[in-house]
Amino acid sequence: MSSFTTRVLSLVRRIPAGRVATYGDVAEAAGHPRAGRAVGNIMRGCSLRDVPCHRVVAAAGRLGGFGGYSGLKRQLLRAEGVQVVGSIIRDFRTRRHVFKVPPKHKGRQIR
DNA sequence: CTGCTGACTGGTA
DNA sequence: GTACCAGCCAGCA
Repeated sequence: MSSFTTRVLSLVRRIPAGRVATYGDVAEAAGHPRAGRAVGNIMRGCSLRDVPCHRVVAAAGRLGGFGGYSGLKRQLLRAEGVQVVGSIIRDFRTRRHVFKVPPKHKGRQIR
């Protein structure tokens, strides 16, 4: 297992219930800002009971893939308080979890 | 080592 | 808002 994979899994595990993160965010926090695709690949291989991969979503505010279990993903999120309307996450921007908060310029983090 | 794949992303139309 | 395209990267054959 490469360190990248380890870091990704570790990060995803740190996402609190009721919050979500994009593949790109995870990739960036893991050290590779453009490796969102690779992150998805890792998610595909990991198990849901080891990692809350349902909290990792696409940057467009959609659920992204989940094998063929997107329905389950939606259920899990809703159970944690994340409302999903028509495959779009409500208040996606504010629900997005932020890893390693960049110190400077407190608060007000656009993206 | 080379090439293909995909739970992605941002830009452009 | 949606559709298509090119760039991206780790994993696997």
